[in-house]
Amino acid sequence: MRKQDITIYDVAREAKVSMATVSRVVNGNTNVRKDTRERVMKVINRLHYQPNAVAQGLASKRTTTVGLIVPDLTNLYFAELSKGIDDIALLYKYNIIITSIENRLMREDQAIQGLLNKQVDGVIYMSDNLPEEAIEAFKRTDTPVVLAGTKDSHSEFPSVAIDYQKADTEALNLLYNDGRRNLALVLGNPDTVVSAENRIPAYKKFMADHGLGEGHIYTNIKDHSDGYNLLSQLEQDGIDGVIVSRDVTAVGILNSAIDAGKKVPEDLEIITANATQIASVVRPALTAIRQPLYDIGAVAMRMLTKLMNNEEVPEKQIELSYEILKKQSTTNE
Amino acid sequence: MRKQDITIYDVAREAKVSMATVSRVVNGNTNVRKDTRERVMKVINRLHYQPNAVAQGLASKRTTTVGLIVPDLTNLYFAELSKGIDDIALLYKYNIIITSIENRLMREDQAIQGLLNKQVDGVIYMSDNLPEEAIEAFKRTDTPVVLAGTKDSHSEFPSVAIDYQKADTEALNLLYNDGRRNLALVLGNPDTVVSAENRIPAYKKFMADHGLGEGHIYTNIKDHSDGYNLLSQLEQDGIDGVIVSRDVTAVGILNSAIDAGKKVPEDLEIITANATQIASVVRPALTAIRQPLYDIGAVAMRMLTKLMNNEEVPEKQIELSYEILKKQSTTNE
DNA sequence: AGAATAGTTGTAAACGTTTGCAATTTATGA
DNA sequence: TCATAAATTGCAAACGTTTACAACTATTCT
Repeated sequence: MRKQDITIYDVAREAKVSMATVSRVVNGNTNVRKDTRERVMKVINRLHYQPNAVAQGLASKRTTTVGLIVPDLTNLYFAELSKGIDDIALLYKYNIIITSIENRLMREDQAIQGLLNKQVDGVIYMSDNLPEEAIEAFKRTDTPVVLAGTKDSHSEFPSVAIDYQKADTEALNLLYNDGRRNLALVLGNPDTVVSAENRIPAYKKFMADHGLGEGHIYTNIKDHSDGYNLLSQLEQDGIDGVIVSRDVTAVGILNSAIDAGKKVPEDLEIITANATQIASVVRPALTAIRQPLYDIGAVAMRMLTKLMNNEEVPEKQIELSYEILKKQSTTNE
Repeated sequence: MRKQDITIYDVAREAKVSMATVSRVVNGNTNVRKDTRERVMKVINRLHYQPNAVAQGLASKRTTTVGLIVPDLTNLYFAELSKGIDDIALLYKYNIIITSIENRLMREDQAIQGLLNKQVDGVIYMSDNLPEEAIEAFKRTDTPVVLAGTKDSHSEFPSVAIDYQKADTEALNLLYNDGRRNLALVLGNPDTVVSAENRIPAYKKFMADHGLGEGHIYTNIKDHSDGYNLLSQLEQDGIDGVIVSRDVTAVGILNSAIDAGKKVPEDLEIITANATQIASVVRPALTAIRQPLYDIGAVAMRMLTKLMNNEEVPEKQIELSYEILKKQSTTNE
């Protein structure tokens, strides 16, 4: 194995300085005389010396690595968040260890612990649900954590997200103004913070405020086929306008409606609460709450860099602005 | 900071053994007497000792970390590959450092070097193009590399993919049998190994074999809007059947056709060569070459685990079988 | 019982850096 | 020119493990 054949010692010897000086040159420490620096640099280049990040991590207790916890890599919602994170991470020279936590052989707290054992300098957590076990795991450590695209119940953790209640209310209002009165809410997991403490209360309040009765909340509708199969139930319940938490699910409902010979938006208006690429490529294109996913990821990562440097972070609960993107799945006045 | 307050020393002291013994217990070494093991385990649990993976990595020269090089996280093609990789990585207890290399501030070889400096035990490379600089970077090291969903020109690197030539030929044949004669090929980057050495030759051969003339190859058509805008050109060239390398691009063509009042498949048949979720949720659903993306990722990662353990790997160029999934964008006989 | 062997444990040297501190060199000021 | 301060360098101790190797203990065999 010649995995790491040349070390800081080799450079030191060749450049006739101590390893401490080489270390200073490598780390851009200013306390090195110009010609010494140049001599060392020359040797570094000649030998193609590259510092061993593991040894650096052990000695300095900083690994320049952050952990990303994500439910599902193939969900574009998380992929777009990740892209924002990744770009900022690159900018600040952090690497990313990604851990997905859905359908796992490993419990979530074990996954987190594994990340912490790798001595990541910080963690970004993206699941829309932060279970107690995860909270406990995080609390056992000093490693800073930022939530991206989600919130926790007690605002214990810094987070970057949007105002879900406001967004949902605005979306419901759009349907209402289109004359729809039988409004439904379609959710995946109803027990997440976003569902339980934001979307559901907003929906209930809206229905009550407008005298629309109890309404209908459908839960555990998680993917395209769940959405597809839900349509008959929606018909049965006389739903004419629906907010769907995930866009693939919304597309399932949409396709089901089309296949059943129904017209969207005439017979059913659909708004998705999480717009990814998919929402815009289907036809009719889905009206959506457009969360600035890339920005959420980028801002979260930027905040994390500050926390990792013990810099001051005045505002720890950041809400970015969203947009209601009117497309073809709602009436165009 | 109490990041890692208890070390193997603390456990050793409490359990009245040497750190070597604790290390053996932690690593499941069998050369420890049963009651000693239990005593140590008890202390480990009481103190919540967790080994520091960085120190382990330095001492053992194995980091149980693999690097993933991917062009774009938000491209479902790579996300689905990654999922297969991730699942097998979890099974074998590897963590994944993910590095995306498109539109970067960093050159590709620097990204690779960064991964190697972190002492990853292996690398999976997923871009459909392996530039010379990347090859050089890999050759400077002993770290094993496996290509997933792509191949290199000289088969220097182990790879897991499908037979692109055969798949494309079969797809072209499907169009031909549907009576289409003005067949086109729509590509992103034409200079990748997959394009230049597989898809284009297969296309040219097919056209020649069937006396269909030169044909039309459209290049640098990379996303939905590129596809959308390409339609007029396709019309102008009288194309009636097209193979599209990426499915979002295919959807762009499809949507453009629909918006222009054309009928798919009647006026234009479309086959995508890379089916992700998107190909199946649009309407009409796209006929596709379905690559077993998850499996490609999983097999690639499994092969990598063997290489990392210096196990025998008899077959280093693996081709998995694909499937032509007939949907609504080609004629249903 | 004693020798040979197998099983268990400890000692200490790596692994490749960073970094506080001391030592040395150079610059500054009177 | 010499004392003093500032800048530069080196020394050596961390960082928290793993792992030869040696040393010791328990077991087996004759």
